[in-house]
Amino acid sequence: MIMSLEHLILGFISMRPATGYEIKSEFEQQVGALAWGSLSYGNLYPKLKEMEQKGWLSSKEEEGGRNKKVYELTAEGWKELDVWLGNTPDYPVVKDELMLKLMVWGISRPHDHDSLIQHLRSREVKTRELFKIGKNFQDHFTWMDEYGVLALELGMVKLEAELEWIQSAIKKLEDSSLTPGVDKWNITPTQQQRRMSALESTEMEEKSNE
Amino acid sequence: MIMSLEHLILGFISMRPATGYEIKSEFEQQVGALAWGSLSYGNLYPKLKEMEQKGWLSSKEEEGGRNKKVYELTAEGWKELDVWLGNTPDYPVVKDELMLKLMVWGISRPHDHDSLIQHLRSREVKTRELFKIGKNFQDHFTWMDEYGVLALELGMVKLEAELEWIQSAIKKLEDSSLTPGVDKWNITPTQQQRRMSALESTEMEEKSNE
DNA sequence: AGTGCCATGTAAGACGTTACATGATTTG
DNA sequence: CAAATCATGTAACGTCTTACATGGCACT
Repeated sequence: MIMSLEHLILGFISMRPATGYEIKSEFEQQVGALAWGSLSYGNLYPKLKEMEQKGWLSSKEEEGGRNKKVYELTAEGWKELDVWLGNTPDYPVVKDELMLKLMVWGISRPHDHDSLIQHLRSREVKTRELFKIGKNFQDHFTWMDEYGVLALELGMVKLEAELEWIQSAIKKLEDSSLTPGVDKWNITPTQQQRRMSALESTEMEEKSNE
Repeated sequence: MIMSLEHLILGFISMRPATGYEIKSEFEQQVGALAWGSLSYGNLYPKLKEMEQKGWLSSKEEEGGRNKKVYELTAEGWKELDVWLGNTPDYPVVKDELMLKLMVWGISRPHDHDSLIQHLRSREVKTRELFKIGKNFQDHFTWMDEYGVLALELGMVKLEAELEWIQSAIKKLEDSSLTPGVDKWNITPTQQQRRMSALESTEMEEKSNE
């Protein structure tokens, strides 16, 4: 019970009874965008069924042509939600490909500032979009209590910090005024040599194949 | 090729040839802490084997009792790394349980500020720890180039923003001076009622079971 | 001699995504 | 009436974690 697609579902439904489809679409646009990521039906629907069998959820088929299952929390569901809320939250997991790329950028593409600036600009677009949604949260959320506002504020200060960083990073790349790194044992030349000798060997082959 | 345990490995080894054990332990303490998360041997070792078969890595068994396999990039590996660096990075995925809990805290535990403050303090401890490591990066990293410094800076401004937010959030909770939320259709009473009626029904049962 | 770290690996199972299949309703 | 959206679901596949098994080396 470390992970919590289940708890995420309990939390969502605690706001209001909902169908699987609603959970996915609304969650992704709202909370998920800042604090989770995407859900997939192939994961969600079987999980809802499982939770119903476990007794955390009950469902009501709403007829009227479109077959639609509205889930609601049972007493067990509310209790489980409360227990989860009481447990110390896991430290967040961040998977940031841009940071990984930056870490090794200079080995493979030193001085290729143009591609890097492009990466930063594409990051900026999405971050700015999320920031805007957050700013106008009153238009996007019909309900959010004072604790939710707290969560939103955390998201916002991080996005803001990122936007400022992007600006300064692009400027540094354009001006070639990057903060120098450390290289205690002067390994950079060795890295370059490892790379060159590995690549040269196949260049030879390619030439001889002509 | 959406995900990138493979590319993470290529990136790590581009810094220096390494064993599976070294990749896991060093990566987690350094880059992984800010930008990825943890690796597991059950995932890592088979993947290294697979990448060797694919021709991206070569390995050298270093004898001397302790059996140890040092991996190095092949020409194909360097090329693949370069291609990956050129692709626009995916937008980061954040999984933040604390934010999820905040979003629904008030429904199940309104006015329980003490538990929430505890959650925030436990978050603060780890964040402050990461912040300290970052600040003294010259002690923890023997090598980091100017692009790596850029990545580290992004990590740091986010951690800093989070620390400030934690302070202000704790203060607001202690003073009960939280920013009010929105409730366009006044659904809060309905939420409370749904919860109460679900819980009451089992309380009855429990009493009748006595 | 024992503890902790270095080091590799496998097997089972949990978790998650993708692609497919199906069909109703709403909107332009 | 076509396209987008609402709505549920399954099967295959891929990924990742957990738990286990094994053993050497270093330090106290």
